[in-house]
Amino acid sequence: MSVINLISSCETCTQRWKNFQHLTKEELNLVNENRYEATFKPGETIIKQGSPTSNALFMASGMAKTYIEGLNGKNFILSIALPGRLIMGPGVYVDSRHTYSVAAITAVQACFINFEIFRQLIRINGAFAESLIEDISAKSQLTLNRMVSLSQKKMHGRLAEGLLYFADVVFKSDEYEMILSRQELGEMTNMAKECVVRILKELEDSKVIYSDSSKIRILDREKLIMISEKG
Amino acid sequence: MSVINLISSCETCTQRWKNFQHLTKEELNLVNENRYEATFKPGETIIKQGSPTSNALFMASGMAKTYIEGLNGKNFILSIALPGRLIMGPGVYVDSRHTYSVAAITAVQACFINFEIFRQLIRINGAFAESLIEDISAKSQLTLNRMVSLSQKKMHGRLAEGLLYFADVVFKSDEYEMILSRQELGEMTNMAKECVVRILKELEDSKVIYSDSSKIRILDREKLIMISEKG
DNA sequence: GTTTCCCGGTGATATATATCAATTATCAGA
DNA sequence: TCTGATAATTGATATATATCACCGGGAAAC
Repeated sequence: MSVINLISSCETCTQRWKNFQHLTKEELNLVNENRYEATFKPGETIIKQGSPTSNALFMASGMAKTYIEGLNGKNFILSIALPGRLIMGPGVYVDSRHTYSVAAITAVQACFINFEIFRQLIRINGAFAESLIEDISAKSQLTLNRMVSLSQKKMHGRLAEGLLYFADVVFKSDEYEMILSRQELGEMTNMAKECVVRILKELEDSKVIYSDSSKIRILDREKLIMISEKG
Repeated sequence: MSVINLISSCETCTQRWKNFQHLTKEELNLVNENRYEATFKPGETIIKQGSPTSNALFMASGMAKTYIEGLNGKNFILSIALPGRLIMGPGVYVDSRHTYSVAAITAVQACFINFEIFRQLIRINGAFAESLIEDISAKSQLTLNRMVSLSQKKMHGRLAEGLLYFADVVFKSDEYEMILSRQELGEMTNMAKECVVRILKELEDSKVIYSDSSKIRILDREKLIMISEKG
């Protein structure tokens, strides 16, 4: 992790969190003056679950995984963190601890913004506060959907859902590089890595996807969606 | 569902949401003037998933279940709604639809507060907005923990967790009336009703709990916690 | 009072999924 | 270029959990 400011200012940042649009020029300046940048190499931990929360995190470039370190050292991958999104667990407002860990998958350029500044802005700027509530609500909604999927769908459905998540949210393309290992894909869809391998193969055999271990291409999107929905 | 105002005002209400403490007298009055009461009989639907959100819900008395209607008509019980708590799903801020359904278990006296008023207060009162964020965050944190439990614990652990939830959160007592049917207990812990019956019996046989189908008494709390944590 | 339906309960069985053991592929250093 | 180390893959097996079929009881409906 090296610390050199590469981004000149929040004002000109192309990956800026869209909710910052509710801030006045002065308020945005306040954010800019209270941020620091850092870069991370693949595999490096950006945020450690349980550590005190002093900052809100944004990514300027790269990809990371957010995950909960659960029982018996088993991880549970929550999402792929992307540029332009706020990365801040609910723990900030509960016990001032990070609810989940974040680890870089590719090289990551990150911006940390002092949380006290953040909190201050929420108190003085109603529109900003509301936009934060919207952001949190959207995440919460996704988590609930996820919970229902995990408990009511079978493996095929969960894996299909995972593959569509990468296509629709992460890469916005039906062909992509699978940045997670089979093990991690299992941690995301709650299945053993062996099962991931097997079902991936089944999907390939039935011409729903093409896969060469690092690359995934969705061939029959209709069918993949059906598998995902039918469970 | 009958509509008669039984509670004289928010100001004197003993079951008032604690976050209302951040409101000024005038603001609280605004809330009071824009609420309406209703009572529900056991089994009645208070809120229907997917319907438009025009109100925030509070309960003055009684108990209800909040649940998501998932795939193939399978329900997923999220929590037991209790007096003094805000009952408002994230959908309010996402698509203006209720994310989950709420149904009365006992007789319920409820207060609906116009959501536009609520939204207005969030914009003008920073402390109130922050307290709402805290409330949402706490729920979000619980949901994440729940998701990890559901995916990493086995049936015994999940059921033990459920029993402790009733003891610690719902009734604040180690002896209580089980207000959910075995079927519903299964919808809460993600297991078939037959399995609920069997494991409940196992717990009774090993003297961890006493149970006579409608009553539950925790006999060995230490052990129950251990089962819950070990998975 | 009878009927109906849902709930609790039980045993047998089917199914989904995890685990184990072993083999091959891949890739970053030395 | 070799060489561990790690990941992908495979088949066989074990385990957790769901489903099915059935019974009896009680509460609500007729």
